[in-house]
Amino acid sequence: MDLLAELNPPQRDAVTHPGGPLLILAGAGSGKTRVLAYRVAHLLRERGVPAARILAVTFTNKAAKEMRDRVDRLVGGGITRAMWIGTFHHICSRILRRHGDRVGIGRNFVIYDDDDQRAVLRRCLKDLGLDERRFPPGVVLAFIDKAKNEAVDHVAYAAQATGFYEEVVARLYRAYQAALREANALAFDDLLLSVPQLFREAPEVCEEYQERFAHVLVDEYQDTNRVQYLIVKTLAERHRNLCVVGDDDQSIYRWRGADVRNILDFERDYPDVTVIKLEQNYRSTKSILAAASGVIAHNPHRHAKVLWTGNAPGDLLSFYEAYDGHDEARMVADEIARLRDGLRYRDMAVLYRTNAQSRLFEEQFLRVGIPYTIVGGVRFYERKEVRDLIAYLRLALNPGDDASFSRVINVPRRGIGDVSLQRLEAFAASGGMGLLQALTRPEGVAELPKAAQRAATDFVGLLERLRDRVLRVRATDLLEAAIVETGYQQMLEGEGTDEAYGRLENLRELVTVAQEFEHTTGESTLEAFLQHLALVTDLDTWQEDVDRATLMTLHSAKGLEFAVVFLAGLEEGLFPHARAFEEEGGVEEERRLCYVGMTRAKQRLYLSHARNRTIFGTTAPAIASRFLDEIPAELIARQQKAPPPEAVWPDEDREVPSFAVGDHVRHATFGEGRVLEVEGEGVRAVVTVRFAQGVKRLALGYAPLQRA
DNA sequence: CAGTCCCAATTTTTT
DNA sequence: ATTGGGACTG
Repeated sequence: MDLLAELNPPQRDAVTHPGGPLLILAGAGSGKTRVLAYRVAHLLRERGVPAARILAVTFTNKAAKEMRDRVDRLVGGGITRAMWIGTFHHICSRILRRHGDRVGIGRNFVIYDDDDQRAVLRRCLKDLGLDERRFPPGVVLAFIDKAKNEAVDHVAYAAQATGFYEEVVARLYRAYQAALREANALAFDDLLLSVPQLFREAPEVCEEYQERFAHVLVDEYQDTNRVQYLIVKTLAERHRNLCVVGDDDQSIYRWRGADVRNILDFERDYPDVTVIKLEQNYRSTKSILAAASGVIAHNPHRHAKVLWTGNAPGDLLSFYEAYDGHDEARMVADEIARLRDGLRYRDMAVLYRTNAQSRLFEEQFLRVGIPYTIVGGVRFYERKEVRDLIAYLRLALNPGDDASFSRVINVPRRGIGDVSLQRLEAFAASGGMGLLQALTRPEGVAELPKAAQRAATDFVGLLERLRDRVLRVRATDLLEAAIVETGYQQMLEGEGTDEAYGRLENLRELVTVAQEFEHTTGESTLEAFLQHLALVTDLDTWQEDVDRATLMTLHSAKGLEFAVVFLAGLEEGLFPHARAFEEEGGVEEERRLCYVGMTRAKQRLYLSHARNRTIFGTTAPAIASRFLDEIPAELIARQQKAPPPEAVWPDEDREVPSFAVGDHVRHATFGEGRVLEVEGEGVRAVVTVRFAQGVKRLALGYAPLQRA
């Protein structure tokens, strides 16, 4: 197959560029993913670059997987197995597993997520005798993360800290890093920060990687932060074959430390750079592209770039001014149900600014019966039971993991409560031990009740039994064993509630995830699986092939496309978000986010806002987003106004008859029937009724149902 | 020590 | 509006 036949001239130039620094400015929908995959294929096939000598960095695991699949399809033979493709975090984690010992990071290090980090920091606050109210863990962590993203370690931070608050943060930063080191744990951002450290302290390791990676490719370069910039720069230094792809108009992660300057200043960093612009959009209709361009044109300081498309003009954009959030969601649900004639659910997505907005859509989708998936929000891996089980396994693998220890020592309840735990902590600290280690000598803990001592011995035994199998047994088997042996299953079965069984289901799901992981990667060790878990996201497990409508935030939608997109909640304060007003450049970033959202749509774009928005349980009038005004008016189909509220949503205070199972009822259309099931209460109740013509589930808020 | 109740904070966005 | 954490009680 001729790789180049399907490419336009600039795409072709990008793919065949011989070497040296290459900046590809790729507008939305200009086929950049394709160009990257083709370029890798070209390097492998035409230029004979060994797969093992190519490094490709993507923004999400999903993108990594797609690139791998795509290149394999182009070149064949699973050639990408030897290639390094992954997110920055993945790549760095891999490097640290191999060479982390050079900077004092043990091979079995665990990766701490937000929750774990918070727990560690709280511990530090306590140890330093600081008040959590004055120094909320979340706020302090934000300071620390920000520093880490800017490649500032605790030493450098202490040196530049000014003012009382920052000096306290500096002390906390130091204690925090020490605690992490003690537990052989890395905070998420440490994965990145530790690599430049490693490269500094072990130059021969650095050189090894520099020599190895003949070609370095980076996707979504506009969203790299300072550390990532440093890593890329270092890795590509030897061969200078650095190809970065990005779009400054789609930089939406500044809050995470992303620095658009990385892309804007690329030409300054590499004066001999070749710049290629991809300006033809293959994704959207002319209307959609023009509307998005109209919005983004309001931003200053952009790389000059004019997107165009040869696609059809398409429909005008729809705009709906809803009465409130419920009404907005109702419109979307009804519209999706209507569009279902001709389109699949999976071709449609609802995008919103904040996760909290998802619930309204969920309600309405349930009402209309639209299958959906929500990406983000309460993530599977953040569910309590899942985290608990993982904590057991992490602790088995890494006995020094105090955060995991504290998490599970009393789950299920073992009679070792806060008081005992505090005494244990004191004992551990006095002996310089980890908590689990301290627990092996329960007699050393002051005033530990007899029952607690016995529980301690049992717990230590349990962990030893798990630990004993860690290296011998597959992760899946170990998980199954842990569910039972920890007593977790018994505890949940004992509760007997639907919720408890749901949690048990989630644990089984985790076993399935491990099975799939083993199946796709061939890795069966617990260590590999835990690392995988720490780095996967909701988006990565998002199933495109299932026919469901997608609900997600605008941020999650980056890099995706849908035939139909609903962009909801276009209100001042929500989108652009109120927080954006406080920061210099905040509104510009929101505008880019809007641009990203709009350009996800291929055929149809729906915009909506609510006149009344409920936040924190209080409803306030909302003003249409400025972004709506920035779209050329002639591209928007005249708005439909919301009907009066009574017609669209049942009044929450309305009197609704209540029914019990077995009641005889009458429905205007279905006649008489008998109630089989009642879920919820009041206007929100859903009753299942057997009528002569069949069983129906009805929402009491809508259904004209009376006592017979 | 565990269960219950009450209050506060949450809602920006995520690898 | 929901949820988690902290205080209080049994």
